[in-house]
Amino acid sequence: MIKKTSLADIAASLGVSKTLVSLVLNDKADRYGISRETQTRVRERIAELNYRPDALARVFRTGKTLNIGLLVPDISNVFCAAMARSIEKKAWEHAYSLVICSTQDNPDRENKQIRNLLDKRVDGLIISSSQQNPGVFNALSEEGFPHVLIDRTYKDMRSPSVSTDNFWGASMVAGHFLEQGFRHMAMVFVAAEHLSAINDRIMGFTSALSAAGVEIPSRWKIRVPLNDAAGTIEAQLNGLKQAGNMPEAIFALNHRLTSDCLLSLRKLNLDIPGEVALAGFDDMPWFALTRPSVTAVRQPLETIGEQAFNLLKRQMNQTDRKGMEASVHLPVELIIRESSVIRASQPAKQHLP
Amino acid sequence: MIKKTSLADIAASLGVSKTLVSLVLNDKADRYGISRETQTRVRERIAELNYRPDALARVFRTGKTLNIGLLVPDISNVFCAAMARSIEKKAWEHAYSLVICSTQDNPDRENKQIRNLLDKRVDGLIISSSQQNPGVFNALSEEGFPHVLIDRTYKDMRSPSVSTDNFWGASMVAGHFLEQGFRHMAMVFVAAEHLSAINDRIMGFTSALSAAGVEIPSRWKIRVPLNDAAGTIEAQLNGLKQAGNMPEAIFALNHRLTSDCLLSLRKLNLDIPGEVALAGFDDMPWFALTRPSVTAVRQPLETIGEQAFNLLKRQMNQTDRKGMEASVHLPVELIIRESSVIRASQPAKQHLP
DNA sequence: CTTGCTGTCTAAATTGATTTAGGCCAAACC
DNA sequence: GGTTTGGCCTAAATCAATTTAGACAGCAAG
Repeated sequence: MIKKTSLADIAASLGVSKTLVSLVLNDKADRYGISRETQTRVRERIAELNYRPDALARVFRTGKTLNIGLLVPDISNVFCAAMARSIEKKAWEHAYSLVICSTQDNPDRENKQIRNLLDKRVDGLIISSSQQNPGVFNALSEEGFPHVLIDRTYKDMRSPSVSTDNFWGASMVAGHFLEQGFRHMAMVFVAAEHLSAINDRIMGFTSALSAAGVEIPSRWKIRVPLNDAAGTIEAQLNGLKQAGNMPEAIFALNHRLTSDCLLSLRKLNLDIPGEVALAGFDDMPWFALTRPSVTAVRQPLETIGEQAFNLLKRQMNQTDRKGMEASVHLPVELIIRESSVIRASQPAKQHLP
Repeated sequence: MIKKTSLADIAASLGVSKTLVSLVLNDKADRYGISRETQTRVRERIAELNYRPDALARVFRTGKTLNIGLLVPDISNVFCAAMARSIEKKAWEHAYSLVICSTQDNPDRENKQIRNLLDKRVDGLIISSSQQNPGVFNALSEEGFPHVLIDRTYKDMRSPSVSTDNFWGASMVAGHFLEQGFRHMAMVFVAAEHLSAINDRIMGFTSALSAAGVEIPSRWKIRVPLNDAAGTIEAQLNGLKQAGNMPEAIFALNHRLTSDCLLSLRKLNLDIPGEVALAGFDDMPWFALTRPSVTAVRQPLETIGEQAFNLLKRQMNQTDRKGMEASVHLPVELIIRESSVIRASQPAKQHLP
């Protein structure tokens, strides 16, 4: 590897001090009264020797790496990838680079990765967490370390966060189902109710139904493990079908579950929405391409990323790190498509007594 | 921010030298004959003070950041995200972190990002490039800087790369179309023939057809701009339909184009595969969920990532950096689904003379 | 002639770990 | 008694920048 030219090389080749070159480099030359002529000489030599300052040495002095860390459950998940993209875009605009880690919804790994990123001295963290509790984040707050939580937040937490209105989104689905005349509804969710996003959706859906006098029996609360959602869903739905216990409508609490439900219902030869209606949380571009196209709650992924970066930037700029607690809560949108709509003329079927 | 404990603090608190602590820390104590007892004292104090070495200072000495850079056209693209995930997985296993940049298929930006990452002293680069030519990469090779190209490669290039058999994949589509009795075929591709992946697919498809005596007239070579693929496709297909010039089958050269085609054909009320068959390159999980489900060439995304990391690791371990040129070429698979299959009993329609 | 000021520029400390080259002491050997 | 050897440990250089505190020259004013 070719030895890079250093600031010392420039200084030596001009017979001036490193200080002087550094001052010119950082646009402080005028303030320190370096003559214009000398400045020009330095700049010319810099260009000539194709000098690029060593970012690392600079970090070592200044303490700023211009790196930020992003922790998400799984970067290959479209949902995470979309947020990552918008964060990365804003980051790049502000000269930051993004170090991305997938936690695989493993709190242990998440903690290790946080420690690793702190050791590597990222300037801030954006985290979609899988923790059971916000202990780590309160510790970060305590230290005044810049960080923002996205998508998933915690109750007794002082960290800034960006979340969407999961409760309202799920309520809208409930409202829509009710409007379609459904009274027998199921809910499919992953076994991770400690995560605010999941819990809020469950609450939003059930409480909106309750308000209309509709309760979900426990056999229609389909709780699936993280590792084999598809299999469990298929087994459960099959069981219900065999027992003649199918609900009129199913609400799947994230986009993967929605796909899994779609596939399972097909395998069971159930007409959607004729026999069972379907709606999901998280809209995916291709929900418009399936047959039937799928109703879903759309979250403003791009905005989440942008806002998260903004909140983080504010903290990173702040020299006094305390008292930055501000959070953003974003609205969601219900995209109604074929999978949940029964013709107005055709009343909702009553599958069950 | 709380001042971290440093190696000097440990040393001072024990009345030993920094050297000694460093030796213990790096498991070189035995080699340097540090007494077991002292080692234990040091280790205890380290645990006690909750000391974590500053990765940055370490980098400054050793030159290794344990960061690697990944450049992809767009991290929110499922295709890129899947590769990123598998690279990140392997990287984490080997204690590396991944800095991800989206180039937006902009060679200029790509160059800037490469320079930025080099300045930040990543230990290696994995790149899905958008360059017109391999100049930058040959320069990296020259310097012996560890790097691997993925997905897109260049002819006269000495850099290691991981690619898939685009030519063969496209040939298989051609073969499948021919088998189905189609003779009038169209091809939809983005205006970026300088990229090996695109070009190989074009060549694979056309040459396999040529071999069977089928040529694609220019009106069916649908070349779309990167920025408005969907609009262009719709306009072109509409034009063909109006003119009564529809092909029997369409081959879309990447997964986005495939989706766009699917949507456009629907809008034009054309039956797939009855009136027009469709197949694409890059298989997406949800191609199984659409109606009709979509035939596509599947690339081993996970393997690409793994192999890329392996090739990179080999280079990073090597102290003598020359002569590492090795490339990997991976097989692809044609997943045949409804969109391209016409019942054996029902001969392919002849739309055109 | 001294003092003060201005305009230019620099020496040296700093950042936190790693590594080279060697120091010091006690025991063993000739 | 002097030299070697081995065991245990350390001083100081190094990485490449930034920053603090101040040097030095030349000129003007007192």
